[in-house]
Amino acid sequence: MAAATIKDVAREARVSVASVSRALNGGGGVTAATSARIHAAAERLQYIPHAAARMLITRRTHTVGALLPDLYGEFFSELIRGIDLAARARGLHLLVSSSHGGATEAAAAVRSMQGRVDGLLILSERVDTAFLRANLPKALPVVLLNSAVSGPAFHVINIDNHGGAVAMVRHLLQAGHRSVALIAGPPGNFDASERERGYREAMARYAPRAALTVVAGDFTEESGYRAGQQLLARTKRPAAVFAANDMMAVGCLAAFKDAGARVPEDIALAGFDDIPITRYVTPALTTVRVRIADFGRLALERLADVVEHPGQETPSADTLGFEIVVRDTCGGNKPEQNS
Amino acid sequence: MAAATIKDVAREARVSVASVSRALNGGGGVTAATSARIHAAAERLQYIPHAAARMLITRRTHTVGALLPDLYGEFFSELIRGIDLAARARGLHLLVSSSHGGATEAAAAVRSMQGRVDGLLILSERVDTAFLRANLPKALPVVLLNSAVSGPAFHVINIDNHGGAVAMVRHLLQAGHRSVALIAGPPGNFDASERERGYREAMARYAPRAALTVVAGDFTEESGYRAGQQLLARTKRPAAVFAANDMMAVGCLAAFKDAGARVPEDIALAGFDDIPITRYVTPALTTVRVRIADFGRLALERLADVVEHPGQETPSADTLGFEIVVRDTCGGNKPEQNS
DNA sequence: GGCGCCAACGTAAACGTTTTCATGCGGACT
DNA sequence: AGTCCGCATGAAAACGTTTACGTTGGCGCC
Repeated sequence: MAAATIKDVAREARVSVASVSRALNGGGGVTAATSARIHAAAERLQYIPHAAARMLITRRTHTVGALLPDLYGEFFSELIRGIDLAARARGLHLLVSSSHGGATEAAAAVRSMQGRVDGLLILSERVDTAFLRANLPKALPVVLLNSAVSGPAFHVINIDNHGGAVAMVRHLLQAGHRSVALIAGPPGNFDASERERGYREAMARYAPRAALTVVAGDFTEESGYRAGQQLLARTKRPAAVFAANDMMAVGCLAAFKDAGARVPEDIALAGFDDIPITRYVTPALTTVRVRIADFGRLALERLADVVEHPGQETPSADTLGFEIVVRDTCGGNKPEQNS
Repeated sequence: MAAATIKDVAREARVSVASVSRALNGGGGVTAATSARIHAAAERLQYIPHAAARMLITRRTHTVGALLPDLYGEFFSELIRGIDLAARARGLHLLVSSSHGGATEAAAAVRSMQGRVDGLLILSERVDTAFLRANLPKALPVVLLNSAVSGPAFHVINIDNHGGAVAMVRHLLQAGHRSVALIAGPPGNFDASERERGYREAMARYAPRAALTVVAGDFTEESGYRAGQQLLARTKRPAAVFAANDMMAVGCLAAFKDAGARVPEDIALAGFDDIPITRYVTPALTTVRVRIADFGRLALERLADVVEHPGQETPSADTLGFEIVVRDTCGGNKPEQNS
């Protein structure tokens, strides 16, 4: 016995399919009596409208797609959680697709989502304006997450990498540390370069005479460890270290411990992201928190708005707030807030 | 200019729509020459088949759904990653839906996925056989993850909670600890009860004369902290503590530290899950690892098989392997392996 | 040279909806 | 009492694809 169709319901309720559709969807144009009869029949037959047929005629899928570079780690877990929560609240389905290394792969993913989604959330290093223009049907609403493409062409929502970095460096300086070194992220990475820009700007503004120290890193724990060793080996040790993300800060902390340097007495340390681990290392890591779930939620809501009112909204660039969360690795005790 | 349809391609290539369909999908029944002409035309028009229309006629969505209770934490991050990887490898899309507290909510989720997916991955405390029979169209392939429903009615894949617990308790005993206490998980939770069953069985088998000590917990860090305090307050302290999950072990470790008890010298400790944090607490936590990404991958592959060959496979119950990962909280040094 | 067969291709039905348009009917207003 | 309007309802088209079936043409074989 195959699933019941709208025709079955119509027959059962002794009306036409049109009336069934009206009674179940629109609401208008049907007597209360017939509507009740139709609902009863639908209930009896366990009728569930065929999604594909509806999509075909309606041109709406009630689904949004999320294109992500990878799903590794707490960041994406939280991001998806936020997106999913918001989608659920709006009655939207969520189609996820990850692991888009190259541009070709991403292009294939976009193509394969064609017609299955009403809009797209894209978080990827690789996509730029040219790519989007080439691969996106221009009718498809898109919101870019944490993307370097700024122009007025697309909706963008970014984490406040720059602001967070400025605030953290300022916090370290105000805590009394004369010099602050940076462990940078991978070259070419948007988050990394924005955080480095924030570091440089804050140093120039709040400690114009201090030397700039930047050692390389790639966001991994190992690179943080190596960076920590390098920093200790220098003749002029910095008073504080700002790692461009928490994983590197954790690695750096291990290097300091192994070398017998006390944190924060001998050298202060701070990270970026506020991943859960930061609370459990000893001493607990000072870092800048971004509410990732909110990030996802915001992105989905913006996308949903664009889907509802196509072309009305002028592309906007939002930036998500952050907080400096002071724990035990930074020495000072001046909490700071920003949102 | 709307998206190109198959008719546009047919006109462009001066053939019928049927030939276009054959050339692009099946392969058979078309001359090489015409096929080339069709492909060229499709390329020129940037033709992408309308997914919904295809679903409607084909009755295949090339999409699987994943019903999850929540998306919080590293566990689900990894699970989704594994599922997504396998889905991508099979050319399937992934529709996720989380936050299903109650049964009604889960039922609604199942209904709303109706017709959008070829099969369903379900991980939920609340669903039992009765629920599934009531809410699932019996044609829809389903694979249950970590579920208590055993019967021969559904495909099930479980983590080896029982085996892992047995192995860990045995490991603690073999490391020389006379007594092992358990910090239990929330009552009614499947994982929790299986792990407790493993604890009791291992104690009965390997330390039949030792007293059983079970204190309550609910998988949260706080409950682990409280349990740790309770255990220290006892007149007869256990030599080792097995927490039913890592978060509780971490909380318990904090309680021991705060009370001045040395780990593992004064009291040994072990967890379950191998979440990333376990590597970063001091001392690093001994635990039992389950490869969650593999878990997801396996589940999806089984589901894909069922989708391909409907009704052929007899419902199977698989169990995923585990490893004891020995770190610094358990005192002994006898690694053990099992898969 | 006629017959039949096979491959290539076209025609049209079908999938399950939504929606536009037509139809009929009752009641209110002139 | 006749006309008109509005409202509930039904018939049918449309969405874009796949596929069963029919048609054509060419070629081999007798």
